[in-house]
Amino acid sequence: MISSKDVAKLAGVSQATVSRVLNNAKSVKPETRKKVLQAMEILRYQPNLIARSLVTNSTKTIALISGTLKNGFFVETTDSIINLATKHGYKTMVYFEGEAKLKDIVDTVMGNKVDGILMSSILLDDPLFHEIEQSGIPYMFFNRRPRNGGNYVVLDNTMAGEMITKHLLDLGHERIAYITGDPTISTFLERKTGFEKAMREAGIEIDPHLVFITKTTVAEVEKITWKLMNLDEPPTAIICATDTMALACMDTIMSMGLSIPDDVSLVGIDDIKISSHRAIQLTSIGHHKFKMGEIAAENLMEMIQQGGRPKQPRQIVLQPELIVRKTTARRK
Amino acid sequence: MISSKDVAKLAGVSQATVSRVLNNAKSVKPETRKKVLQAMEILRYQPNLIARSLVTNSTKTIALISGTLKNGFFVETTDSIINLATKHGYKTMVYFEGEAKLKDIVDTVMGNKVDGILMSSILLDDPLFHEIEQSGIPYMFFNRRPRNGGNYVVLDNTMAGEMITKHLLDLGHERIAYITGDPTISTFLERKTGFEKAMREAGIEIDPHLVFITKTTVAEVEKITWKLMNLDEPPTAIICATDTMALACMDTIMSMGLSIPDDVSLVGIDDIKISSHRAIQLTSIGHHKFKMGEIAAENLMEMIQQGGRPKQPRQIVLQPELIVRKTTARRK
DNA sequence: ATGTTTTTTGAATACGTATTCATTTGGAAG
DNA sequence: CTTCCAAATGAATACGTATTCAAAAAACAT
Repeated sequence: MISSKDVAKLAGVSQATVSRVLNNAKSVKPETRKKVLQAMEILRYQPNLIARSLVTNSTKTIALISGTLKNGFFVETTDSIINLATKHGYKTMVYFEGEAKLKDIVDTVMGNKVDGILMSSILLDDPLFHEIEQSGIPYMFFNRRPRNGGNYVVLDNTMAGEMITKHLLDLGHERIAYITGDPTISTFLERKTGFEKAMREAGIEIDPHLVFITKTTVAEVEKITWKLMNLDEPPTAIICATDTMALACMDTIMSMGLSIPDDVSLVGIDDIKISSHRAIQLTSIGHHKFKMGEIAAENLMEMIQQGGRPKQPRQIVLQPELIVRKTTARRK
Repeated sequence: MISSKDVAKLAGVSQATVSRVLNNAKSVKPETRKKVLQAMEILRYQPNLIARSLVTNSTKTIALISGTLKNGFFVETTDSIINLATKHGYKTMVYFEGEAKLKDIVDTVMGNKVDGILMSSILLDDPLFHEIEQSGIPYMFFNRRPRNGGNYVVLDNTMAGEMITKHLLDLGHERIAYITGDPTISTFLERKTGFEKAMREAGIEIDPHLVFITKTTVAEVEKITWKLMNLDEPPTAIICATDTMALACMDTIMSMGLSIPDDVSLVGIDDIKISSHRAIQLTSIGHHKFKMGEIAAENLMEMIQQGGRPKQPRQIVLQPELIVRKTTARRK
């Protein structure tokens, strides 16, 4: 490998000078700068960023630890985040939860001295939160958040759950099914809380046989949907905690020969891209003005540029918005 | 930051010994190993992977330079690749084309001494190909390929274009529109070649007014679709070069109040996940047995483990498969 | 006890860069 | 032609680790 030393030798200067032209230091004679640049050209010199990082203690890298791309929501955030990081001149080290223990991922990421961390994969009461907090590395959680404190950007998920439920109640539904993921995740817990609140306020008892806590995979949602629609008294409406789950649910319902919303109303939360497709038209809850991924990334960039953590934690809560499409109808 | 020197001091040994326990060297007395481990524990020592990389000349990192996640195809490959890399203990540095010049990205990636490169973003005649080839870093292209040589995994795109066209011809269509992206990309060029071949063999003249070369954005596809369906004599079938484009096309057609396949047949290529959804049911071309992302990543891992480039280039061509769903029908 | 091998450890060095500090160069002022 | 100052450069060092080589310690045989 060609090093700055090689360049120095060829240009007849010291390695220090090569380093100087590399960093556009002012005090280098135009003449020698030219010599050095020529030598670089000739040797096709590429500075070793690893070595640079070691001495500057900055890697120009952020870590993204995200939920799976099987969930369309994370597709959109991943896309925004990486593009924004690239635009700012940062590299992005990406992990999706599932393949490795989260603790190991976080440790690796820290060992790599990233300049910042963007993370969705945090539980309500997660020991990792303290590890990250204590590390001193700038970070933002997005979509999910720890129970107390921390920097994050999330949807007002309780409100979201409440709004989507009220929409169904307004349409006259009472037998409403609810399919959700792991309640140790803030997103799922809060959305469900919103659902329960709306039902309680409407004075309607929740039928426990209509509430399912499950993995968010297509296979699981399929299974549950099938069970649900084969009940003696099936629900007249189904709420899925995410659009992605709702999509799987819709697929199953249609494959059973039933139609939406005639036989059953269906809603999700997140308002991912495909939900607005003319062939899907899923009623959902979104937050149309801002992209959550960009907000997370931009805030992280600010923190990094300001050289560390903010005095006050950044806690950004986006207001939900009901988007009524074609999968919900008045109860027959 | 805590370094191995600090650990050494606390444990009363030399830094070399700390390094030894870190790497599970055999020749270290159990007793001293324990001392060192305890010191690490107490100081919450995390090895600096940057420093390690500098000396070992291996970063345990691969770079993924991919097409945008707006294309569902790349969502699936990105997911597979990152998960597989993580499983193998590799970090993944991800870039999407668009935000920065590809040449700059490649240079950065090389400066970072990645152990391998996975890249979809390569043109048929791309100077970057030689740069990558000469760098000596193991790499695999996927989905697209350079014109001559290189390691890659692709679909047999010519065959794919041919098969999907024949399917429409078999259904009696003759006025077939074709919407495609940049033909300096092998994927688009080859699929179109396949289309032309099938038409020629069927003895049907291609109407140049029905062929559009365009950007692959939703907005562009929308515009073209709208033009197409407002023609005096609109096509009876449309081929989009990718499923993602077909999805945008479908959306537009439906929003014009037309129905698929009654008013017009529609097909794509790639067979992405959402295409099989009951509400979409897009006829497409896929390669069901293998996931392209995994193949690319697995081959790269092998190259890395074998310590470099293969003697023979790895050129893997997947056989396409027609998947008939509900967006194609016999011409009226 | 002595010599001999084997195991365990430490000192020194390398990796490629940025940076500090001292030295040299060149020019301006006298 | 000196003297002084600023500009330009080089030598040396640090970053945190792995590794080589030599030395010390331990184990073993005689």
